[in-house]
Amino acid sequence: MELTDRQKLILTLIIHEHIRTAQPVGSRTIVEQYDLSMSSATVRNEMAALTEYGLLRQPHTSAGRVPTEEGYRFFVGNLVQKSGLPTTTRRTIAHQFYQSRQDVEQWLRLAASVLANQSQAASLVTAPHSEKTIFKHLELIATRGRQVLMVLVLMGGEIRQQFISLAEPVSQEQLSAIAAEISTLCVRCDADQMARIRPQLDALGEDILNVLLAEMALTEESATGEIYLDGMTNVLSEPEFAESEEARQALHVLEERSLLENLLASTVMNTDVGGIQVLIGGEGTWNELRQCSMVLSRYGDPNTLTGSVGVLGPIRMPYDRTISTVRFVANVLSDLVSETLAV
Amino acid sequence: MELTDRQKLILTLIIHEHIRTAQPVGSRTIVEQYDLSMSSATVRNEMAALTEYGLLRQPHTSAGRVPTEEGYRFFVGNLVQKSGLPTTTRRTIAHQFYQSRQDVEQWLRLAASVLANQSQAASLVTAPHSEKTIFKHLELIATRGRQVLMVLVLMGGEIRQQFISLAEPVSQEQLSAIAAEISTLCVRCDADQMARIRPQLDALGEDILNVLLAEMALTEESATGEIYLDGMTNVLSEPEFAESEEARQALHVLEERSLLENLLASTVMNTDVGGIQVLIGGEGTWNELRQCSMVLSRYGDPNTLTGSVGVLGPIRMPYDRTISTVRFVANVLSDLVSETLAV
DNA sequence: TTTTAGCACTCTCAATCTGAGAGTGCTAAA
DNA sequence: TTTAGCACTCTCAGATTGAGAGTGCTAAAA
Repeated sequence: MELTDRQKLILTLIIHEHIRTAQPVGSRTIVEQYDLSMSSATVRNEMAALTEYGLLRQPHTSAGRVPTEEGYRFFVGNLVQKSGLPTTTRRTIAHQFYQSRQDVEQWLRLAASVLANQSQAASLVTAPHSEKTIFKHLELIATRGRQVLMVLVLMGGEIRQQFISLAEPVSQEQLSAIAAEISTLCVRCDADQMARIRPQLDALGEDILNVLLAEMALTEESATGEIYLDGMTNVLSEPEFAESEEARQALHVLEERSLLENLLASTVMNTDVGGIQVLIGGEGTWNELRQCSMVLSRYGDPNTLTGSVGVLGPIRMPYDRTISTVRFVANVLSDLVSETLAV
Repeated sequence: MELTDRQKLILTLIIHEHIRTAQPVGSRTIVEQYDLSMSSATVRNEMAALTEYGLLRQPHTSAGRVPTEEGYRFFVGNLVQKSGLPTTTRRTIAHQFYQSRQDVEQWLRLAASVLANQSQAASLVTAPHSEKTIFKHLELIATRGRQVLMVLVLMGGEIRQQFISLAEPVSQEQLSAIAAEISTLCVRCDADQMARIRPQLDALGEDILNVLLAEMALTEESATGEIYLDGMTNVLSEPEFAESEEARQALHVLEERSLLENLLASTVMNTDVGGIQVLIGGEGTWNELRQCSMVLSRYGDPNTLTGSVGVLGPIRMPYDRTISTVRFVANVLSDLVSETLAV
């Protein structure tokens, strides 16, 4: 399938017009709308060809054309020009990060918010997460009776906390001593290396080490860090989701963490950092996403800490702009990670 | 307005039937459905009276009756019997908490999930938060160059983290020393008391103290802890939200944190721990909630740590069951807080 | 060979009309 | 005080219609 330049032009115009109006696009409309120097009949002939190729489709005999998923895919793959975001927009976004609090959580929240607002769709951001969890620091804090709060800091700034119920009460001094001991023994160790210090610990220390290792294993198991969502309600404004049943399916993917983690694990996680992945209409695999598209990217430091950012919206999505936005936000986050978190 | 027992019965039946079917309820329907020993004409007379009182309303002349918001309010205030959850349900829920990880975040997430599933509505849970922030422990961790990760543990297990950019690089040993010094000097201090140790610190220590105090002030300012949401998509299944525009308004309240915090601050936060607050149709105050109701409660330890739990659903909500569920979950969380977090 | 004007044809959509059905309020009798 | 009976009202689903939009095809023009 080799398209002529004119066919590419017409496909592009139809997609633009359809994104703008959410309506089927007729031959006359685009001739008038875009001042084409050809007649509507010519356009009709080209449209017939594009329909033949499976890039357009007619909802019914006497309606205009609508891009098929294949049509969008061709558009994203071949016709989208990598425009980049307007400078003013970049400035606005950068400024927001600049004056936000110096706190990973805030950054991620902000990233989600920026994505949602810029793309008027639902957005998701996962916290930076490393495939291999490396110990950095342990803190034990006596709370009530035999309850101890364990705070575990991992390389890359991930913090995990958990309660431990001890067999008998232990003083804060004693706890601090153990925490300090484990902390110095294990700096920059992974779970396997840490397991080897067991002989050097007393009974209490061993109990704590066990919980610690379990927690690290759990962290390592999960494919992504914490997930931040925003702009779910934006999706509800789109005409294709006027029937809320359609919207329910789409948003369910974001709400059901396990589903979302699977999705991310098998898509973005295979992409290079900085690369963009576009899923159109679920790509035949993700049934819940039949009505929507996602634009995803990976940010961070390829070998150590990475996370995902992305946007979920209707298939009829302004891909060029959305892709630019996702790419830009991913870059901003990459910079922040390498400035503050990198090992 | 004093209702006869028969009027109360009929109001109750109409509400039950309407909750079940989401349709206006006719006089014949409830006579047949509930085997009433009176004729439909009698019921009609009573319905006319209840309509007069403003507890019922007719969508149009020849339709059945629908409860008004006032009707629901009367029902919730006077007719709901405090049934409590079935024992098996209680067991199931308790079991889920029992076998979850020992981690506040997990508990809260689970609480939100349980609420959402049990009530088939959207749920929200805020992390326990105290009006007065009390220092417990400080940790400083060197990351990259002049960047330092500050981890602040507050009484009650709240953890705040933030990056600090120092003027010049400082070794981990030095950082640990300062952290230990501040930690021992300030245990159980509030921000005011902490400010007084400033003279005992060197320049670096002062810088850190400043960030620390700013962070504590910020925490104290915010009315609630972290917010966990779940079941947003449940709301989309309800027939009153079939038009997604209606749903958008409702869910927007949950998504827009500042809105939600305001709402919580001016409702549940004035309730006693263990008390239940029911907002029906926005109560004239909350415009965005005109189409929905919320059932809210407060959990925790009244004098120190409290958080909110609640459910958002359509006005046509099974209040008795929802109230029981919210109350039960609030109690479970209160127990967990007092067992592990209380001061 | 390619493009275009012209035209018959198809299909949707909004507007209008219709009758069935559900539910009411009123009245008069039980 | 309750109830049977009945006229009346209003909605809702289905059928019908005409206008409008858009197409595909054909034959003429470039």
